Amino acid sequence: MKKRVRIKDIANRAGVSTGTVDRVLHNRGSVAPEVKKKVLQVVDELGYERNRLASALAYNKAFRILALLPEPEKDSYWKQIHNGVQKAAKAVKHYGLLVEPMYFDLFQPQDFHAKAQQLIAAQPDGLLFPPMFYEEAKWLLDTCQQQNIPQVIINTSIEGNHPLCYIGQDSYQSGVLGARLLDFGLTDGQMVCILNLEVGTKAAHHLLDKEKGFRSYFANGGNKEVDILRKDFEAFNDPAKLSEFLQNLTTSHPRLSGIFVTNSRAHKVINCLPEASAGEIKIVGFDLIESNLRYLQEDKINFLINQNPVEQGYLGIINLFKHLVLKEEVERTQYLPLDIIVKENVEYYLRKQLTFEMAL
Amino acid sequence: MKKRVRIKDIANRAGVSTGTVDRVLHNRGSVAPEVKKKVLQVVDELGYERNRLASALAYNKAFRILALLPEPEKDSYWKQIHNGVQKAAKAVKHYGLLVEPMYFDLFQPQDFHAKAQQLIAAQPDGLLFPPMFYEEAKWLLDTCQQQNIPQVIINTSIEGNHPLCYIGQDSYQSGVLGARLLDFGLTDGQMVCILNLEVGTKAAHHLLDKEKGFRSYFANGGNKEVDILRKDFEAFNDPAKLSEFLQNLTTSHPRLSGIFVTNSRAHKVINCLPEASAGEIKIVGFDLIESNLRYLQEDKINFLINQNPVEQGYLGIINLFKHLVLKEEVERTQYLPLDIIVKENVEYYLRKQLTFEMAL
DNA sequence: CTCAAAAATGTGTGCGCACACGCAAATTTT
DNA sequence: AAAATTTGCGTGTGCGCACACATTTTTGAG
Repeated sequence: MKKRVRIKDIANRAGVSTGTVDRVLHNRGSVAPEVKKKVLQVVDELGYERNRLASALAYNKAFRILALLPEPEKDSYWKQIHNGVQKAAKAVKHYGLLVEPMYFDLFQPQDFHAKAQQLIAAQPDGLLFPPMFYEEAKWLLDTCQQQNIPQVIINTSIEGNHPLCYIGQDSYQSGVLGARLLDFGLTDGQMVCILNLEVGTKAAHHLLDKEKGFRSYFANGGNKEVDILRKDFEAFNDPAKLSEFLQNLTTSHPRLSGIFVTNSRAHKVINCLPEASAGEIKIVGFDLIESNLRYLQEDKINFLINQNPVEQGYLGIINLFKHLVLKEEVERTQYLPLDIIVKENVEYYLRKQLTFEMAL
Repeated sequence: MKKRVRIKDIANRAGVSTGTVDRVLHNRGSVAPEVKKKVLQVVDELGYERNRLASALAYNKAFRILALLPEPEKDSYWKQIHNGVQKAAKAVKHYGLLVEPMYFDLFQPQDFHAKAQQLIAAQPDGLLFPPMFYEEAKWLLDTCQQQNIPQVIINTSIEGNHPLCYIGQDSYQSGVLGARLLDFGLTDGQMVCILNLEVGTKAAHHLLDKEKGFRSYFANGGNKEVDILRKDFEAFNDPAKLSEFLQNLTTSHPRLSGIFVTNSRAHKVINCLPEASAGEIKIVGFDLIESNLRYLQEDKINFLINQNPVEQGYLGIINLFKHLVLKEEVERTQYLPLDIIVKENVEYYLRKQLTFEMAL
């Protein structure tokens, strides 16, 4: 049972005072070079590790973190990210991190900008947000950089800036994965469809990345000779139109036996799929939202790919915590695991979304 | 921005001293009933939450946890659990948890018993171990219970005892999952084989549970009409014999198109599978060991099911931490997530595992 | 060589809590 | 009724560290 090494022990051994050791450890200067060297040597010798408890306690400064997120009530995906943020906030509360969420309208760049200005005015010690709108996000990032406010960006990456870290989904790879899963259930000569149920697909970078990934799987030696079709459909909220669309799709492509729904709207496809095709066409979709889960249980959706959004929010805050409080280096880019969900293992992942571990 | 409530604040508001508040909070007695009531009321009123940092710091007592594990160098599975234990140990070190591993010989019950006795003699504050041998484990559990030492058991459950919690794998459900995965890649009328590559399969409870789960999937309306075959083979370390066995299997069952290898030895099957069958027979196996990973990359293994052993060790320690330091309630039974691994998402899971060793 | 400014180092306080100790009032014992 | 307990409560100290401030030593200009 080795007792732990304290600053005091180092001071004794190095023949200096604790104040000097402290200055060395924090690189605060005002220490003679040879003394510094000596202290560092002793630190190394005794294998000193700062007691984070005492450190955080003594530091006694509350960092204020602002999290700028889309309104959670209006979107279940962002609701989950919000949950993760709250969860992390609770876990780090006692370590002097105060997390305050702010909300913007998911569809209003100018609202994002307005909130961003408020946020800067509030002078937080750290910032978490998804750079949804390019111009507005850029402005926010630049301003933060000028003012030396560490930023963690989530969900969407943005070029040419250097936030503290990025935590997000790997869209390309999730496309590859989707292809792999469908492929396993197909036989030679069949056809699959990449289906984008989105308004303005052209602008949605992540959907395009998923398509790229999906195609690359088959291009680089998928197991089967399979034709790939891509369809965009915007009126997905109108069941009649969607049904008509799917009817057309299946009749004009009788060999169609797999659909890769590139976002969380797989349940809408199931709703409107012609009777004849049900069961014949394999479905791979995204996200553990309730309507998808129901169809997963009913064996109508075959696979759901999940990149735990709760974890995304959670990790975002934890990274700020590590940076600000623990003063640790953090990884610049962190992709979330690509979880493959079927009926038989969904329960574990749902539980994970609720009870998250505090792991420091 | 509410500042946090301290014991001092409660003392002020209740018109008593901090010492009294402390006695109330810790139920240490020596407090007049009406005073206690008043204090509790104020605690509630102000929404006091103990500052865990300061609490742990002031508590200043190191709990000693002993973890009795199979020797990690001799088995990559236990090595990973060991890693998880070490990782958790590091995380909770500063909170006054000292974790010391002890090792026993995986195949020697008497060694387990000897170590168990040493361990009891050492009077630890908490205990983590897999109850590998029934009699010996029972003795250890009973003794701990007498001495009020909290125990966390991992990997294997044991009847009729009440440890603090059990953390382990859900064998039955992993069998169901294996069936689901194979099923997706099959067509009607094909045949699948449950393959136990183990010495003394009859005694291996977890293998039998996997079989039960596997069969139950097809019994309860799997998608296809599929025949199920079960084979046990013990000489899996002799490539010639295994090849012969597989050759026989495939020729006598030409419709065989899927093998569910119930443990981590899927790679051995791949090694010895007849040329003609390669690619025709889908393989689902277990565990992210190196030799399996190679074949996963080469598309020879289709799916690996993983129940992260690192997490098992990690959670074991974390639960003791929660119980001893945070004084929180912990869940009695905790199953690990069933992760589905393919080439396209393996990387994320490997990163979680920190290190992996050469396979058996 | 002198003296003030700058650099280097030491000392002291407090973060929030747990717990030992000590003192007074209430209660029991003789 | 005095002595011996017991009960209820307040005070003080220390956990390991960060940081402000006090003190000593060094430096450099005149």
